[in-house]
Amino acid sequence: MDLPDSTVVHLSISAVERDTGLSKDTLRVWERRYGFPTPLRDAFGERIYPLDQVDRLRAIRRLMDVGHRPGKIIGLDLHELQALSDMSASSGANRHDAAQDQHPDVQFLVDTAKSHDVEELRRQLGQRLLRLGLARFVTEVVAPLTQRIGDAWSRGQMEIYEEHLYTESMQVVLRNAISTIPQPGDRPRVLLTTFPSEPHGMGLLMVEALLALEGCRCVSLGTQTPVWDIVLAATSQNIDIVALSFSPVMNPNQVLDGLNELRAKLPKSVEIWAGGKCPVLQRRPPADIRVITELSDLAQALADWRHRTSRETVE
Amino acid sequence: MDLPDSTVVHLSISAVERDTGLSKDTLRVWERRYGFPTPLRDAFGERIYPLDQVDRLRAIRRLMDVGHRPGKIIGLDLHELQALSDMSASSGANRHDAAQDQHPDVQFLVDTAKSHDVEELRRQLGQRLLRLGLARFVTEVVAPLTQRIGDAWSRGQMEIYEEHLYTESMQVVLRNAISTIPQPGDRPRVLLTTFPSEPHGMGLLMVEALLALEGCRCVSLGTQTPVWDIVLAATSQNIDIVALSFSPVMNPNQVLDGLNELRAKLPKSVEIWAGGKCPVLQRRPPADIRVITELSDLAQALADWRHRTSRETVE
DNA sequence: GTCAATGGTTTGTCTATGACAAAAAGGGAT
DNA sequence: ATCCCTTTTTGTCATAGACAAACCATTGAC
Repeated sequence: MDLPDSTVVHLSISAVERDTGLSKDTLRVWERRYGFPTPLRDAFGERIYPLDQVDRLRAIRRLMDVGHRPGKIIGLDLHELQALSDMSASSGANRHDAAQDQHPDVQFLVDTAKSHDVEELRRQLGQRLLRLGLARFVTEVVAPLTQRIGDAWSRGQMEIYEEHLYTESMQVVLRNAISTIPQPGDRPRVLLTTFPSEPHGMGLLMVEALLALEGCRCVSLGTQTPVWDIVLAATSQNIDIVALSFSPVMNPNQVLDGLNELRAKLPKSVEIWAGGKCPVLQRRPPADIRVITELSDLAQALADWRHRTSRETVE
Repeated sequence: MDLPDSTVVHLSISAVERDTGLSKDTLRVWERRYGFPTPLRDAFGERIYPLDQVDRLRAIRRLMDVGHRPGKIIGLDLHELQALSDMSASSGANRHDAAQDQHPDVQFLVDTAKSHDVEELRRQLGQRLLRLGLARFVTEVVAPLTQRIGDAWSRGQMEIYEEHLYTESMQVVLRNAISTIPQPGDRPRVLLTTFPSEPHGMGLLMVEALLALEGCRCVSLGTQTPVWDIVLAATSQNIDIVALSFSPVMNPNQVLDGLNELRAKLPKSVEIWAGGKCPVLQRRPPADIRVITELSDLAQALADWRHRTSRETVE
């Protein structure tokens, strides 16, 4: 690589905030408390951060997303951080590995994604979609693959842009497939979205695909809808079920608070389904909310709903 | 409405930052200098902003985007701000109004979006797409409509969830249309994305549609890619042009800093095109970056690029 | 052994005020 | 009008102290 630099080997505090997601306040207070980072100062006394420190900050940020605390890891150098990344990935993720054994093909797709050949990736995905059908494609390819990609990213084995490329390709394939599903049934009407701090929309697409196949009427709001707007939307759209997706990076308290607030504000007749690989959902699932850990449970949840509803209608 | 509130008639400073786009520093310094806003304090001495002050702040922010200065307008009440807004709308932004006059149909579509009938909205959009063709659909319907929706939202005439419903519907229509474009040409290879603080992806889709129609090879990273990853992606994807989209809500300094940083890190051979209705781009366009204010300029920019490139190849 | 309550640390965000560069406006002179 | 210079305006950065909420570990009850 002969990327031209030497002009921009330092970043301002706002640039670091943008690139690491750590607020200016946090950056300053870490410096005060932990002695890291240690930015240089420019002619006006303002902080300028060398690139290697920014890399370290990014690695720390990634580990925090997986549950580590800054005080414990802020002293480690880049190499040690990497090692820690690998450890926490291999120890915690034994469940995923099982799923991967069933479909070693997933590794091949990860490699394809890392090859940067978007055309080829899209072709491979389309091929599997045709071979397996949409339902199996979602449960057996999209879900494990997305999980693996997320893992690889949190281990620092994958750049953000590679993950973006993958996400974009997969979205195209999925949305295309969804739009070919024939006119869906009438009920239940399902509202799909995520909370404001959850930017990942892939889970929503997977769920939308599976539910649409089962004859649900899906209304997606995309990602990051404020709780209050979820309530408004559910009311105006005459929704039966609000389905929310959570990724592991979401702050546990935001998850629980949001769910409780939503439950309080929604009419009792509207169900809330919470899905995704978010640890807190499994450890302390809130009452009156259906937690769906695995995509394979979705069909069952739907069958339950239909059974319950038909019975209520009869009575 | 008997919605339970009285708990949430005030917002914290970070909520106001999120909702108005004014940084915490700015909010505090305005209070100190101009005596507005005048937030109350909670039990812990922290600022809590009444909703009407937030509305006023939003209106002020809007006027600043059109060129007004805070010191001059910060004393006005909501009514006066509205009036000023209408004035500058009729005098300054004649361009948009002209576009709307050509297609009063846009108002009809806004109403359809507000009717919450997603099916109908999608049908109406699809119909116009077929009638006009993709290129005209994008420039004459999608662009003005999206602008109008954004306007309506920032004036408080539209709920967030209504905007989400619209965005989702339009995305489906656009992505579908894009995927029907026959295998595109080879060059230029265009990378599409936004900066981390810019979550709106509609502009990218519009540009992707138009460029793909012109035979460009588009590679979209979706929204919110860190600057450094844009550089990595551009290199690995052998990109000719990096196209970025900016909405009016983006912080002017983040726009300029990000663009300059990107320009410094990208090879000279890679062009940067910056588009979107972001005021700062028109007032202080950075050097070495092509600013594309109107979608209609896109074809010209592309023609220029092709001309320039073919000449360079000949030499 | 599991579960809930308690107390001590950690950590992010808020407060306050001062400083200063860059942008915009104002005021001649050409 | 256009250019240059001064003055005002305005956003962002700096410092340092405070504190609630989140987290961890230990205790006590069943």
